[in-house]
Amino acid sequence: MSSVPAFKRLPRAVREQQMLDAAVKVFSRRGFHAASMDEIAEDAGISKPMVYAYLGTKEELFVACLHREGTRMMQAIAGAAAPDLPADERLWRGLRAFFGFVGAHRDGWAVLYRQARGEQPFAGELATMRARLVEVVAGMLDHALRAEGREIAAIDLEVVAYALVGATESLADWLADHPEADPEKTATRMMNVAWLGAAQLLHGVTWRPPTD
Amino acid sequence: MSSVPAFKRLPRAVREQQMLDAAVKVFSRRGFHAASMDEIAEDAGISKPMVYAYLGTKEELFVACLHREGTRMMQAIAGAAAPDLPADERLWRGLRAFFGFVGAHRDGWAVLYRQARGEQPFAGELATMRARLVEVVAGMLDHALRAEGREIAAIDLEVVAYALVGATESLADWLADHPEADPEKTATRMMNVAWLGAAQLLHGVTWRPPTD
DNA sequence: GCGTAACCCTACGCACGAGTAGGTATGCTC
DNA sequence: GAGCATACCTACTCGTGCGTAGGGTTACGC
Repeated sequence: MSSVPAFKRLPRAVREQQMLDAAVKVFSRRGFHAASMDEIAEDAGISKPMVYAYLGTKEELFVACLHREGTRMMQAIAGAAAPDLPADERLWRGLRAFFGFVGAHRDGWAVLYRQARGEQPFAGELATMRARLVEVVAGMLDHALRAEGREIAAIDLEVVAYALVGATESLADWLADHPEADPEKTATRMMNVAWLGAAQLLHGVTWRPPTD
Repeated sequence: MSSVPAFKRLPRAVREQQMLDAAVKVFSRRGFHAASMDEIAEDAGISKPMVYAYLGTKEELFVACLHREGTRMMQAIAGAAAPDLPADERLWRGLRAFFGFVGAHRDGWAVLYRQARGEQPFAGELATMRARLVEVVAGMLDHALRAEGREIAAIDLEVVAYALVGATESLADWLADHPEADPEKTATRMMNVAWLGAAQLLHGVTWRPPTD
């Protein structure tokens, strides 16, 4: 009379994803330290030792979250912005993909952006990912410049790229807190600021997405 | 034979500032949770119960740090950007004051920006301060628009302001990690991005600070 | 020169949460 | 259907760090 167990046994790969889902959710709500392994385990519908068996210590679990969400995001962006398009087109597609991702994975974004920044052991990890993004944007700008036969100091380029990435992240943060907001529209607004600048906007010049 | 005490007794106001200095330092290095009251007390050259007597619990202490650093920053900006100047001039002065502040108070900035964002109880507090900044920038843009007899949706204005603030914060973060960088120069770069936009920069248009 | 208030300490209680020990059940293979 | 690997659990240990009890010492008013 094997009373049907409340919940089934599941293969490791599935349980790991459930655990990561739960971890991302709890980490994003509570922050790394305030999140407890007990809560994560409970939220995943499993007991704590299983989490340790599969994903390791709390730090390792957090890093696993970071990697999964980071990789997902990078893939979303890279898949959208083909390298042989003109700069504005690439920027636009990258932005749209990025805001789309954040809109669909608000928790994941919160873990990456809000939590990992402050905590010592992970800040570096995150900074690396961010640096890759900055590099891409800087490369894009540089490419566009060379096409016009012009040039600019590498440091300036990097700083400009940094500012663009920062502005984008900031709007993404805004988006994460405004569930009713439209990612597409937010991307358009970002494009206006980044591409045209405040002065142009004040003079009535606006950028509109290409009708694709 | 009262052996001269190792360190003098000091009035409350002085000790409180020393404690806040230590707290900002430790919080910025370790993060809220990882920072221990013992370390803060030791760093302030005082014993733990004194910290509790003067500044209250750990949370209250953190809020006190937030308030002090936030107020200092707001004053630095407000003091620089007179409300009756043209928009670009105001923006420039505000940016310069802001980057100057961050350059001089890197720890304080780290507490505000990197730590307070993620931790639940403080995120709101910080968001309020940030909202005030966004409001100021949005108001500035709106003012400039009306002067030209034009208008724009309030939401769009706010989002643009948000992006500008975000880009600025992001560069400030970059500045905090690059001790050799010049705040003034960073402000100029930010001005270029925000005011002219990427497209203009790519076409060789640049903005230069007024020779005051 | 004595009371009293402010300053300051050592040493602890106690809760919370990371990580583990040790064992049970289930399904898959041959 | 015996053997074995894998999934899963309850129930602990133990360190860490917040917050405090209880008491000592210096300065200042009167």
